[in-house]
Amino acid sequence: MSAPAAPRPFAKLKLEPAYRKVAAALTESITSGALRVGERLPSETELGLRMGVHRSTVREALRELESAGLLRRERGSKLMMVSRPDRDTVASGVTRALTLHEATVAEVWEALTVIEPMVAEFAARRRDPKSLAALTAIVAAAAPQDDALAAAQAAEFFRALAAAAGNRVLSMSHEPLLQLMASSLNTLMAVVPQARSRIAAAQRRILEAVERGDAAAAREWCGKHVRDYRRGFEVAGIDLALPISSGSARPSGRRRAPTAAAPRASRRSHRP
Amino acid sequence: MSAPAAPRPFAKLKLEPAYRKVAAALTESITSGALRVGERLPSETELGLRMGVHRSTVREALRELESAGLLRRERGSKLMMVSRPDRDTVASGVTRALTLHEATVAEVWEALTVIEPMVAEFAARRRDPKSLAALTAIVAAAAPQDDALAAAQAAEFFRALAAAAGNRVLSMSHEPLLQLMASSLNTLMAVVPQARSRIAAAQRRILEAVERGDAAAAREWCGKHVRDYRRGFEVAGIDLALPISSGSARPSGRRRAPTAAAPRASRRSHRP
DNA sequence: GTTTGGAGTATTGTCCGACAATACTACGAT
DNA sequence: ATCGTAGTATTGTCGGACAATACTCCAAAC
Repeated sequence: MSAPAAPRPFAKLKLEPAYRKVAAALTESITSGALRVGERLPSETELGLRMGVHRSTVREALRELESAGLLRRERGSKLMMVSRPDRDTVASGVTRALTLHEATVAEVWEALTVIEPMVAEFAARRRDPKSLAALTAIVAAAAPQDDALAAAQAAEFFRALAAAAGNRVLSMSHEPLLQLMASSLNTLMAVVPQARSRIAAAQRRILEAVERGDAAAAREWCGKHVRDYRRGFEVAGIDLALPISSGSARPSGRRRAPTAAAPRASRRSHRP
Repeated sequence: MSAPAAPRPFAKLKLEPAYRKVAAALTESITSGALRVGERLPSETELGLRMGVHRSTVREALRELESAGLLRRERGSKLMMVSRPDRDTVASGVTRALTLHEATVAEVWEALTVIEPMVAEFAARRRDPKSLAALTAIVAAAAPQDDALAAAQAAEFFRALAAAAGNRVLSMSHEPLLQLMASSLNTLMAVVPQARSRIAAAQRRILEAVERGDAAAAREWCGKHVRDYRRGFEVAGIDLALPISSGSARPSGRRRAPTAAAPRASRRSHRP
């Protein structure tokens, strides 16, 4: 279309391919607010027409934005619509990156010790009825039989805590940690049965502190709680220096460990 | 290719398009380690041949992985190569998400108060010659004239601190915060000239504490430092409840503010 | 022997066009 | 006003084409 024509004397060197330019332009339109969230994108053909490229090229750009979570399609619709990347999309990207960088269990755990206690403190300070109710519900949902579900519940607790703390940045930041911790937690609970009740107890204590608005207590209990994880890992024989296996971080809970007690840390397994 | 043929009695309902399946398969191959980082991908045509889809379809999938940072092309090469998403790629995704969710200055600042002091503490505890040297170099590079550069230097300091702390999870987690803080910091320094020297002084104190391995002091000074930012924002008239403008978060330092003293907070500007 | 220079091939970027499946729309029948 | 249906628009996928450029490898030059 339009200009495949004359390669003029000193043709401008094309530094980046068209699909990237299209993607950049669309991204810019979204982040700058020219395209508002919820708005529907024109059809691929029309986009191509307007931007002077072929539909296939537009398509490649769309895939890029789609995977970044900037575009989405509402259930059973054809046209794309502008969206903001949701927490899970973003977090799973971070999770993948950390996994590929072979972040260790120790590093993740340490980050949790940094963040979670403060999250609890803020939650205690800013609690409101609604998020308190959510928290209570989660704590009440006593750890189920399935290890994977129990691990998911533990993550859910922290998630709700962050929601109660009312800081979306913290919420977003600690989400990958929760995803990463899930699998380790999974094997932990398989090996250390008493972990379940300890976790439940800790959750109850934290919840109480948050309920009565005792920030210091919430922070302390949460700190203990997270530190207790470490002991759990040691008891379970999970080597803290080993990279985290991001195995089934997704809370969809599809597959589970074949034999309940078979830990599958990535390289060397645990020591006796 | 192959089977466009008979729509058999109970045709399987196709829940997701082929390009997504291809992307998923490739992603899985990478995260599972079947494709190792650094390895080169076969050509698009070959991929299409092997997976039974057309090249265009492969292409769309590739764009997806590429934007996730799982594939990259080394300078001036044609074949794609498997890579792990680097810090900036991942972080800028998070940054965009937080911006679109209109995270407030207060939220970002608060997250910094949570993370940075502990980062300083770990840095003091685990300092090693190399990262100490890096830190020293950054602190020595006294805040330059340009506000944007000064803001970048401040971020760089925290980055180096996290490197010294030797925790890549924390490093990754706080990166978006640094990117987000940069623009606010930019306007802060334009309005509050003395901020520059305060920041420099704080950096020196923190560095000292880290150098002599005084974890508690490092944490305290860093805490003060971050808290001092808040006062700076207030003095500069930056409304903490306003969403952060992720303006030019990129440290590439291309464009700068047209008039040095013109803050461009997204909606209402600052109050007198 | 090592470097230089091509000739030839492989691969990407971009385009064109096609077609089935399906969401959307408008209109007419009930 | 509701419903069904025919027609249109749009996406997903394919086939193929072609220019630009990276890669390969061999032969010529130093």
